Amino acid sequence: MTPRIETPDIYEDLRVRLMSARFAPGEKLKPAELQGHYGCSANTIRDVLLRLSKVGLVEFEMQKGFRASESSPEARRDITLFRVLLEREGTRLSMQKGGTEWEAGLAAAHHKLSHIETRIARVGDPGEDMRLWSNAEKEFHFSLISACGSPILIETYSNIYARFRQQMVSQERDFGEDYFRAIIAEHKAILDAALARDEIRCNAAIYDHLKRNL
Amino acid sequence: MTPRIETPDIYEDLRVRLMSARFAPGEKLKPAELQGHYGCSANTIRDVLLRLSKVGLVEFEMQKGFRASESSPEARRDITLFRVLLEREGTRLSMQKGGTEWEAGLAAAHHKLSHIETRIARVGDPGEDMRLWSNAEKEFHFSLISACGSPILIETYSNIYARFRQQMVSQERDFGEDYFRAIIAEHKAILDAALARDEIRCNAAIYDHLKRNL
DNA sequence: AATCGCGTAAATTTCGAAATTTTCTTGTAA
DNA sequence: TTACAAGAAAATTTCGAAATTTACGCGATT
Repeated sequence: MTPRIETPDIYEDLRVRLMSARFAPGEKLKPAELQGHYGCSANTIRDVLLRLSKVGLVEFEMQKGFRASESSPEARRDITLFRVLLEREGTRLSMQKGGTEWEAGLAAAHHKLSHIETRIARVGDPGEDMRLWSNAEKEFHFSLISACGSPILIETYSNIYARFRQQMVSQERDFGEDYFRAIIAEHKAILDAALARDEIRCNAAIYDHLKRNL
Repeated sequence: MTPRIETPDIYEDLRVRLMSARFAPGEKLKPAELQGHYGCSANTIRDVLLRLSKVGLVEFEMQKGFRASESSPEARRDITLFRVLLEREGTRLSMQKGGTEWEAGLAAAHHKLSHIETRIARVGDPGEDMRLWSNAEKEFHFSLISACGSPILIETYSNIYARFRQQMVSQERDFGEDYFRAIIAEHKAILDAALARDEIRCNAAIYDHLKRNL
């Protein structure tokens, strides 16, 4: 028998698998099947899937069960534009309210991110640094909006960021040298505009960073 | 025994009770207690509450159970500002993309709303028209953003609108003659600005309509 | 009086099976 | 061949109870 797994771990494992597109878009998620992988009952899986549907990583319909979120050009566009809206507003508010701690946190997050990115750009291939980069990228974007003072905006952004990742990882793209070189410049542009508290420039930088997904 | 109630009805009943603030903010929602009112098992209630937590009407914490959403001046302010953000963006996009059908639907929704509001304002008391007004108000605001072309924005707005209602109904306010006279003017201002496709004016009108909740 | 620890009560989560609903398959008629 | 219907299989939901975790009250100690 599988060595008893804690429920939070099941949630975490399924979340990661969903965000890594290890389930095909629209694929049915049957508690009775997933039950086998983890040593628990189908109801526990159902419970976890209901919670994941709150984030938007899975879709739930009464009497129809669960599915991995659908993917389409329209869906990706929708998610991207919504993310731009939230990230702009969150950053705008942070620039307005954020103090030195916000600036320091943002600079630190960017420094870490930039360090990883230059290393990847040198080699030309993310390789095993992919997970490190993933975390650092997330930290940077959350730092941006962290001083906005709106718990609801942050929570909603958190959900949309997860769905964004889920949609984009399935999109094969060449994570080559050029890709990361471009990303580096874009993150730098966002950082500079944010620290300069230049709303117009910041809005443009955020859009430029995400427009490749439209 | 209570005459067998369908699960969707339980969901709907709890949703309405939550939005009518029939549970105190932060009040614990115990499946084992609620089970009595409806003729079902505690697990069914748990299921429904998990789904309601997706909308944001109830808060869920692992091993701690469910609570009706907390209420505070900060929470109300947060929700209101977020609603302003979404309603502005949704309306902006609708003004950009919406055609004649959008205009017609919006005009119709406002006509119905305005009819009910003038009747209430004449009497000075909502009375039993309150439910009618509630529905019409909701229809009007959803009409505004209906042509935005973003399913995610509409769904998120739907959630935040429900939470907004939940927060505000508990705020005793005098729904007197003056209140409805003001509301009538505000809705008219939003309608006019939207039909004129005047973004600046529309943003201002939406803010003016909701600023009393800040 | 305040704090800590222990034991009891209460609440939450998990389970496996039964009941219900949906989906699929197969057969029949137009 | 298509459409429809009936039956079987599969999936989802619901249930009541057991297991686990958390919350509470009470007494002892500092």
